[in-house]
Amino acid sequence: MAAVKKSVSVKDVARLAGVSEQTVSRTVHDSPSVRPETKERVRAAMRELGYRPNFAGRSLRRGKFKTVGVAMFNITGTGNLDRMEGFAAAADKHGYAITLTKVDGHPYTLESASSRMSALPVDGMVVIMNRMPADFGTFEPLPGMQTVLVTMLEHPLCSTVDNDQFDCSRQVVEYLLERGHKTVHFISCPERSLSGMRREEGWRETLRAHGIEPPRLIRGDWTAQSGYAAGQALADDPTCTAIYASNDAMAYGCIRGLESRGKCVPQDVSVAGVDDSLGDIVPDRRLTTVRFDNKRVGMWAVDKIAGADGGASGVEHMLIPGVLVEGDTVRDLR
Amino acid sequence: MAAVKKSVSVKDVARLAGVSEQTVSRTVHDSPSVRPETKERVRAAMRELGYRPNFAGRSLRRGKFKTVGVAMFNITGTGNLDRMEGFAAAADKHGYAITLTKVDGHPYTLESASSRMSALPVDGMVVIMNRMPADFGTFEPLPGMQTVLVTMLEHPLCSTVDNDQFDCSRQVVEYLLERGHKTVHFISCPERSLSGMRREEGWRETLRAHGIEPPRLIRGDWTAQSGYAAGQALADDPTCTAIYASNDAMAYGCIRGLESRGKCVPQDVSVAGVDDSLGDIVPDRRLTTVRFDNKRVGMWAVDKIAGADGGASGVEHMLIPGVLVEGDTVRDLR
DNA sequence: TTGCACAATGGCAACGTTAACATTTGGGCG
DNA sequence: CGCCCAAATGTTAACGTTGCCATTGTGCAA
Repeated sequence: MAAVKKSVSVKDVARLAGVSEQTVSRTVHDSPSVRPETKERVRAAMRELGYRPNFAGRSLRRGKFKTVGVAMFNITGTGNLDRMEGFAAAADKHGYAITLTKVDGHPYTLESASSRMSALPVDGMVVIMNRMPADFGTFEPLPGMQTVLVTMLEHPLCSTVDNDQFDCSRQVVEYLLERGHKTVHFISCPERSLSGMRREEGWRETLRAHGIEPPRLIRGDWTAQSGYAAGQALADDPTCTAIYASNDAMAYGCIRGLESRGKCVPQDVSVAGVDDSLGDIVPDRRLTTVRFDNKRVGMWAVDKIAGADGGASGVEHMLIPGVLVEGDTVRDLR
Repeated sequence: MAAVKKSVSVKDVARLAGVSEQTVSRTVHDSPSVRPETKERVRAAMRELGYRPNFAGRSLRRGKFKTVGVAMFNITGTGNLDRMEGFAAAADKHGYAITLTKVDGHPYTLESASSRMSALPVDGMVVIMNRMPADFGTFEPLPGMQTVLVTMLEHPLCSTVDNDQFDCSRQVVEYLLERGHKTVHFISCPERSLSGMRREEGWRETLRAHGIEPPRLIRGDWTAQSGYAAGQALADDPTCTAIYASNDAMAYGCIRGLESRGKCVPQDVSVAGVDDSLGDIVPDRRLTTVRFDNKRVGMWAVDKIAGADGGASGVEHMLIPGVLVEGDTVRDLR
């Protein structure tokens, strides 16, 4: 039984149902101009033969793929999972699929992502930028291929979307200042990180906006170890009552570093982070941090492409603010 | 300038280069039977017109999409990022693309994943199973669609691949026994988790194989909080010198729980976990754990589909063992 | 009875690519 | 000089689908 057929096409179904190919097509699309009984006959034939529409034929005919490509230079990045959840959710909503591609970052250019995508069955593409591509200023998207960049930087020809990496710092700093802290120390990150630099600017400018000269920052490397060292270094600074770390791992490391020097959090020093990435890993603390909605970032990007669906919509830039999550690592001095 | 053309096809390129469509096609595929100077002329025409091959036409002609579909019930799962890295790497190697789909798990069946995929341009599919699908026993893959399941269970019709969730427990338990511990206490996980149950079996059976009756286990819920509680509960048990937690978050929670009761790790009690998921988050500890190679799991799955490439290869089952990573949370009693 | 509108269905062509086969050209060799 | 081979290029058809237009059938008003 069931010899492995090549593949079942409308023609086969049409023959079996005793109708024309066109009627089969109409049945597939549930056109109202097919008699219900005919439809049922066709459906029966489809079931019997195990017919499923061929994507290639359809796309060829329609000139659309109903697919959005996602290009990543680095798949294993913080937040990518949530972003993908967003891509998938939005794609689903529009009846689109997601095609994932890893682009090797040598060179790290938008052009390389774009040309990689150009050979794939996609109607538009999303590029997740972690660093600054060499050709950011000069890049032009492929004609007819709507391109969305996930970055805080604005681009003249591509829509962009990202978490608001400046505003998260503003939120944290103001939260600490409101609670009576005279200044906020900062644990930064490697200088090549775009988002990290923006967080740093947010910290600095918010302090200045409140008439406070930012203290010297400590440069970390995203790891808890570097936060630990920073915590130990700051433990002896009597002016330091509040520390803001540019990610949660460093914040947690900092807490442990302070504790190793006999300081208590939050009694002696308050600590806050960004990213809400500790999840269920740390048992005895609820870190005060900022939660980003990466899923929403992902959805926005795909919505932009799948939602337009032909009606070419203009270039937009979207920054999605995070939400400050109150934990138990900040003391109210008022 | 540059009016938005419909799209550039071989025909346009052929006309401009003054050759036949076939010669263009041959040039695209770098066939040796085209004179170099002709090739150059064609390439110039392609550049001038901005030609890029149409995926739909190509797939239609070839009957292949060069794409592997990945179906996930739950995108935000531990290890998914590394697995995707593996999917992407293997796909790249074979010149394939990856199409990602979220399947809503109501009902949680392989059939729903399969029918979702059937409408997409894919040659084969990978399903990431977290739980037991209702139709696991009865499921048959779509004809012509090679299907690989990411699970430890074996399936008669689909190849399967996963981390070896039994062996990781064996490794940890034997590591602890070798170091002089008389028994190993266990912090388990919710009973619905397939992999968690297998880890539990590994713990139990390895102890029995060494003639040790397993002590009563403590059921956790994957979170550090539950590990914390377990640690506190075990702190007063004098027979407890070694604890194995079925993930790292619980292991770390357990350490903190023990410490909260005045016990030191590893001086008083040794603790080990599985997953190597703490990464850079915990500053002052290097947990003894088992590192899985999820990237390799992902690569194996896609290799299986893209590697066969027509020559239908048989059903295989692959378990990839993890590697025990020595940290500083286990004491050698010898 | 004829004419007409409308519902249901069929025929044909085209989307872009490429495998298979056909044709042309040039060169070497008897 | 004619023959044959190989290299280079061209022609045709087909992959599966669906938009457009044509055809058939049915009921109803004139």
